[in-house]
Amino acid sequence: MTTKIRSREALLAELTPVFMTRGYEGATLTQLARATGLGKASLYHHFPGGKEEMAAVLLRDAVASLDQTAFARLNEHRGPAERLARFVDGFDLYVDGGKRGCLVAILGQGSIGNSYGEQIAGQFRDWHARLAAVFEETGLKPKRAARDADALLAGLYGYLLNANLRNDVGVFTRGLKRLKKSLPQES
Amino acid sequence: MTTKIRSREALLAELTPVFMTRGYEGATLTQLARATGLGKASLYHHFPGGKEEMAAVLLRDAVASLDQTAFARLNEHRGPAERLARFVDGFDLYVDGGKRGCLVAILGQGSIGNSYGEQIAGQFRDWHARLAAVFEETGLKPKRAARDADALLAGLYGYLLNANLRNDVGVFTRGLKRLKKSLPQES
DNA sequence: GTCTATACACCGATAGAC
DNA sequence: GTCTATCGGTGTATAGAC
Repeated sequence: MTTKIRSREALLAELTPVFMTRGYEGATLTQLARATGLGKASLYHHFPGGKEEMAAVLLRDAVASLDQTAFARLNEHRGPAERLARFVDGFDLYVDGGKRGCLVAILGQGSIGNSYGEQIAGQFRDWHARLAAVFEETGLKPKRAARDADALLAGLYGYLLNANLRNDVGVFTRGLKRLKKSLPQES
Repeated sequence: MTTKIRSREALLAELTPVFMTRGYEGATLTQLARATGLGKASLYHHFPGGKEEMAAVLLRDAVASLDQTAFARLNEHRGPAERLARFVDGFDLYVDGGKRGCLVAILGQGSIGNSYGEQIAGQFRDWHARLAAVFEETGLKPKRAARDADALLAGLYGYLLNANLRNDVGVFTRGLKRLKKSLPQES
């Protein structure tokens, strides 16, 4: 029988931390293969496009996952303030309390980001627009809502980056708490 | 005569954009050599340690430059609020209005960041402490000052990252304006 | 100080047996 | 679907002439 031993999901889950920690250029096929327990040639069975395909698939998955885990909460049937707070919690969840990075941002910078740069930029612009829309729902004018959305996104990624650079997840944890306090409160 | 044609400074200035745009792993000796107009072998005359030494030197220089251009302004003979505002302007200067990245942050993430990770973390912790001290001078309690310093650093790097990801320097420009407005104002 | 030429390891990728 | 073996190319680094 030709049953596949490993599910594609498991494979992708094993590849993720390699790209996450070494970046696109830093990840080698040898490391990727070792992480999955497969030989290099076997990886090409699952990803005929090689390293670039793996990164591309992972990038799509990461976008979908971040969208699902965080941004989807902006559309829930709740008040806008509560949706914003839950969005922040979702982001916290996605990066595991600041212990993980954001693969979208990481791959968005390597040379893979040059190929998919416009798509990534478009995705972030879309996310920004959706955030801004919810801010507007809380009663803010469009311009102010857009700036608040900018500030929130910058805060999220800025705290995450600083936590990594300072090697202190507390920076992220405390930062998120502060961000949530700065959000429009439920009435 | 054995005069050196190129000054070390000029050399470093030419190497910088390569590491800036491709990261540590992405920068190759061929690109590095081409950027300087030298042969690969000649680069080894100036940097016997090869690529790793180049990155290490550049990292030190970038730290010194950022310190000089931005953080040094925290020690000027002015009121604390004015020093904070001038610090933000200095950061803006350092990253050229959001058009350049921060080499310290970029190299701090590649595999070079693993070797120098503790030094980089220490440097950022020091910068944070110096920022927090100035916030205290404006009358804030230590804890609040530390959190405000966190927020400022996160904002700076977060806006910079988002500007890159969204491919829109306006995000950075407008973000800085907002950050400055959020600072303690001169009395 | 800079060059050409080259060493040699490892990269991403493929062939083909099982 | 996985493997071993190997390809061609490129990466970092060095030797040695000028």
